[in-house]
Formats: sequence, structure tokens, C-alpha cells
Amino acid sequence: MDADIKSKIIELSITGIKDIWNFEVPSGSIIIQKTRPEFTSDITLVVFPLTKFTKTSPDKTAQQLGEYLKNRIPEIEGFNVIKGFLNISLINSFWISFLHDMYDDTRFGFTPPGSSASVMVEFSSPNTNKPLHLGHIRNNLIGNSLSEILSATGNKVIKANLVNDRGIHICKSMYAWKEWGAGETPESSGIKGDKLVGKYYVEFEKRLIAQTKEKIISIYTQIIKQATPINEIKKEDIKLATFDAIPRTIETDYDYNEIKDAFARALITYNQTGRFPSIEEDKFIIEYFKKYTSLFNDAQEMLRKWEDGDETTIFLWKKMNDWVYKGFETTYRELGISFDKTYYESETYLLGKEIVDEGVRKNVFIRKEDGSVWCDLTDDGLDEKLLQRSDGTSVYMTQDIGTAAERFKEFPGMKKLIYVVGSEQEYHFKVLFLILKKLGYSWAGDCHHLSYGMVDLPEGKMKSREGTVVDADDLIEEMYETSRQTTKELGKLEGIPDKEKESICRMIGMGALKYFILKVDPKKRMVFNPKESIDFEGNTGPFIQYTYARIQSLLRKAGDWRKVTGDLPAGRHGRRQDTGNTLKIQPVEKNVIKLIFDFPGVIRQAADEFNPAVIANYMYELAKEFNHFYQTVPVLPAKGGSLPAGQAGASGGKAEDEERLNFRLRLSDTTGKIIKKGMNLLGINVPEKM
RNA sequence: GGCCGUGUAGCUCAACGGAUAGAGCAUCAGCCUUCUAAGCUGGUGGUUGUGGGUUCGAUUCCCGCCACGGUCACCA
Repeated sequence: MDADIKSKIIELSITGIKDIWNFEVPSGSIIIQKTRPEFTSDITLVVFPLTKFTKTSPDKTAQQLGEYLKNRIPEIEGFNVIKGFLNISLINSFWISFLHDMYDDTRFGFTPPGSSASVMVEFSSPNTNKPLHLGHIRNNLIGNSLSEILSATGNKVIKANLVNDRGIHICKSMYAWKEWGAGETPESSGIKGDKLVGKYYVEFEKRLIAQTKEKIISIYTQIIKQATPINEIKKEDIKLATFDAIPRTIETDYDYNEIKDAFARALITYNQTGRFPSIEEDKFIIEYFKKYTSLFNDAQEMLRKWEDGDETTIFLWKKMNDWVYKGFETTYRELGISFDKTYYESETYLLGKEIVDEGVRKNVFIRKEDGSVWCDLTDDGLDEKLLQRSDGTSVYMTQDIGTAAERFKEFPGMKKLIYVVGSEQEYHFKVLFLILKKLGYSWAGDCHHLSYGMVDLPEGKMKSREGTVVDADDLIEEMYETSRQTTKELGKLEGIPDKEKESICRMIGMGALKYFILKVDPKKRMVFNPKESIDFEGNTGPFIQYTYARIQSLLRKAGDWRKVTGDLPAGRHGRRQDTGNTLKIQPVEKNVIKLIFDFPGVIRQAADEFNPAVIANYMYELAKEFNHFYQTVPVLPAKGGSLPAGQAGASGGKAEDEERLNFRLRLSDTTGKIIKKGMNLLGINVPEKM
């Protein structure tokens, strides 16, 4: 296939410049791009950068280079020069034979994956104390789509999930359930497992806050008693007279100052209004004093028991995590997400300890007097990083070092380890990769943090405390419902069995959601407005799905029509050797072919940039361009039976009509196939009808 | 405060350093006795946060400023 016309032009341009102007230019200085739609040609060569070699005007350079290329590349039909842009037109048959050749190339744009593991994509990575929300959806969709894209470019991809199943958060849920749950289970309550565990987490936090407030008030009271008279308290006076009355469990300087200010604010508020600030007014105090409550200690105690392997605690932990996994499974299934490998932090959290010890021996890390281990990154412009607490327990970073090493051991040929994790952890990964490098791992440079921006609401961040978190299941169900409604309103899918109808509606609703999220560049923050439902028109998933369904309908009809007439040339599955040499392609047709031509490059770009949005935006372009074609020229013959004429009124002979029909069907079929493949790269399915 | 990121139409998003900055939504006007109107055609809407610089050319690269966000834990 001669799809490499671009590199041919680049190569010959270089030799051309050498031949004509006797100058050897670096290949990077030849800039080729698509001709903008307002000009009638196919490929544009920007000559401005060349003029410093050719020492002539842009126009003249373009003119001469154009001649040179035209004389040597048979596919070039002609060219024109506008303001230093060399616009090159390719001959008709180039496009036709391109379409012809790639029609049978079922792998067009795809490279078959190798047999050995080459790339691991870690994504999703949920905590087990709460259900999934919109942020997780973005993470999952990006991770899944990226995996698809990387497989399409020849990688064997391992999709990995690292479940955070241990820690204080799940203990909070466990404690709350044990204390106030009265034996409630997903079965007894009908509540989805992850939701139920989340409910108890919220319950715990609620009570914790209440208890913290009590605690604070008792401290306040103490302060008030000591610091008389209250109405004379000024911010500057707080520190000695009042603050010292607080139990001196506060140790760090940083917090000490912060909390002093917070107390000052609280007391002044009390002084002025007769009450202490609520949590909304001064979150800091509450956050800080949580750890001095009995509830917090109880949860902490539970964590200790868990770490000691206490049987009843482990039993409860397993039970509640299992509820959560069942719940997650449902959500994953709806999202079409699966993993090749699931890691659990309860199994990995101790990894990395030996590596830390080794690092100390190799003087990569420092052990301080209190026993804590640090990595000094100040030479790299970063801070010191803790790797092991003074009590010998490890922190998150330690675990990440351990799991990374473990994974490269497990999959020796691995070329890349990609972490799909939110941008708030950029610093963490920067440090992690740097430490891995310092430890001397050869693969340290193969780790990559795919950092994505968070999903914001119009008012800003989602906040669980304010109840603005968009629940994943709720959102999915809403999408389905909107889809059902829209389908009904439009009178679509009538006469189709309910079961099939439902499955199509879901496909569309899910397509709308996925496309909405994936069309945005991962690294950018995006805004989701829960009050306005996601559109089904315009630049949306359903629009592209619709285009696909339309094409399938067209092809079905074409099959029928062929059966009736019986004498049409091979359409879908055959081929005509002479196709493409007499037919004059029209602009609406060529625009679609040109986009098809771009498909392999688009996949490559998406893979290089780790960016599914590249695919999404291309899909929209293609669907749009196809619809334009579809609406402008007829594909199938009119009901009377004669074949469709080319240009209105300019009907050619019968052979040409047949050729045109064949060509347009092939163009439609190819577009449909590419839409399907491309949408699958986004994890979106396309319906045969809608 | 240090570091990182973002800023494009009323809103949501595009634009390998290239031509007059593009789409969709919203809004206005048209198109179903030819293949699915979840579609198509056209109108309205911009000093690309701001001020400099680099060059044939800057939304894109560099610097200053402004705004917003993230991050700087013996949290994960």
C-alpha cells in the first residue's frame, strides 16, 4: 500500500533541495501537513523554513520544489503556491486505490500485539471504604482506553489494579459497622456492598466529628476558665495564657502555629457570638482534634489488631471487603472494565522494606538517630523524604518502591510501567522515580506517571462532606435513563424486542458518558455539571454511534438491493480490478477518504501521547465528515431502480454508475469499520441500529 | 511562601511554531413523497488572562504579572 506518500514527499524534497540549491537540509525542516479545507489540494508543504537554505523567496522556492516533486512523483497531479505554502494535489486514482487496497486490510492501523508482556498499566486503584465516584470513572476510562490503544500499537498490555484494602479507612467502616450496624448486610438491607460499607464510613466520620466537637468544647471550657476575662482575649494573647492549657499532645511546630491561630479565631468568634465556630467555619480545629477522641483511638486499635493478625478483626475485614468487591464488580461490569492482574495492598504493604535496608547500606538513604529512614533529595531540588517511620513501620513510598521492583521481576521483558493516577500525586511519583533511579534500577526510567486532572463541578471540587460527590452507579443509571427516554421521544427502536432495546439504550448511554470524559485531554481538569445531563447530540458518543448504525442500515439495504437486481458488481466483499481509474471522486468523498488515510497516524499519536482524546476527536471528525457525505450525495439507487447519478444531472454510463455505487458502498463500509475499531479503542461499543 | 499545573466564544472542549484560532451546546433561520432528522446547511458570538521577548510567522516557545487549582505529613 502506498500510504507512505508523505514520507516520499519528504525524502524527495530533501534531495530536491540538494539538487536545486545544493544544500543539505535536516529532515525535520520539511513540514508536511494537511491542506486546510478552504484550499483545494491535499497535502501542504510549508516552505518558509526552507528559504534560509534556498536563499530565494518563499514563492519561488515553493514553485521550484513543486516542479521538482511533480516530475518525480507520479501520484502528484499538480500543485499551487499560495503565500509560501506549497499545496499539492494527488491524483484521483491514488485515493481510489488507497481505499481499494485497505479495504481488505483488516488490521489497517493496528499492529498485532507481541506475545511477551511489555507494558503494565496500573489504574483504578480504589479504596475499599467507599463506592466509586466520577473521579474513579475518569481514571478507569483513561486506563482502560490507554490499554486498548497500547495493544493496538503492538504491545502486550497487562492491566493492573492495586486495591487499597487495608488501613485506617476500612477500619473506620469496620468499627462503625460493629458498633452500630446491628448485623446489617447487603442481603438484609438490599444495599449494594460498597455502598453499605461506605455508609458506615460516613457514619463513623459523622460520629467522630460530633465527638471531636465535644472534645474541643471541653478544651475550650478549660481555656475559658483559665483565661479570664474572656472578653479581653486578643489573638496575640492566646498563646501563653490559653493555649498552654491544651494537652501537650501537639508536637509539630507547623501544626502548633496553625492551631494557635485556629484557636484564636475560635475564641474570638466565641467572644463575639457566644458560640464556637462550626466545622464549616473552621475545619482545621476539627481535623486536628479528631485524633484525640476515643473513636479515633478505637479505629486505630482495630488497625493494630489487624496488623497483629487478630482473628475476629481479620474475619470482619474479609467480610466487609468482600461486600465491597461484589459492589465494585457490578460497577466495573457496567463500565466494561476488567483487569489482568489485581494486587491487594494487604499483600504488598510490607514490600520494599529490604530494599530500604539495602539502600541504607549503600548509603542511598540515611538512618537518623530515632531510627527513621530518609532519602535526601535536596540536591535534586526536592525535600527529604521519609521511607520508614521511627517505629520501623513503612510508609506508602516504601510500598511503591517494593511493588515496582516486584513487578519488573515478575515480568522481566517489561518495557514500561504506567501509573494512571490523579495529578495530586505528581510529587509522590516524581520522588518515587527519582529514588528508584538512585537505587540503581535499570528500569527506573521506564516508569511513567500518567497524571490526569480531576473532574470538577461548576462550583469546584467534589466534596464528600458537602454531599456533592457524583456516585458512579447513580451517574451510570442516569445515563441509561436519559438514553431510554431520548430513544422513546425520538421514536427509535420501535418494534424491536425489549431486551435488545434495553441493551442498545445502555450502549448509547454508556457511549455518551465515556465519550464525554475521554474526549478531554487527560492531563487537563474537566468540568462536569450534574444539573445538565450529558448531551446526545453534536460532538458526543451517540452521534458517532448513530453514524455507525446509519452505515450498517445502508449496507443492509445495499445487500437487499443487490439481491433484487442481481447484476451489480461485487460490493461488500468482492473487488473490481479496474475500480478507481475512471471514477472522478467528489470533494465530499475525498474528505472522508483523507480522514480514513489518517487513522493509523491517529492511533500512533494517541499511543505516543498516552492520550485517548486524540482518538475521540478523530472519531468525531470522521463521523461528521461522513454525515456530510451521506447527506450530500446518494449512495443507493432511487426506488425506481436506476443507479445513483454522480453529480446531480450528470449521469454517466451504466458501468460508471455501477462503479460509483460500489465505490460509495465501500467508502461507507470502511468508515463504519474504522468507527467501530476506533470506538473500541475508547472502550465504547457501537450498535447495528439505533 | 516554594514547586507544579491550568487560563481560548455565554457554557463544554479542539488547534505536530504555520494560512482568516475551529467544533459542539445554547440562540436565530432553513432542510424529511431518496439510503435512520441522535442528521445536514447557514447566521450570531474571540484583543486566545495580562505585559514584554524570541522570528518570516506565537494560542503554542521564553520572562514578568494576575486569577484559579494541586502539592509541599512519621496520611494514603
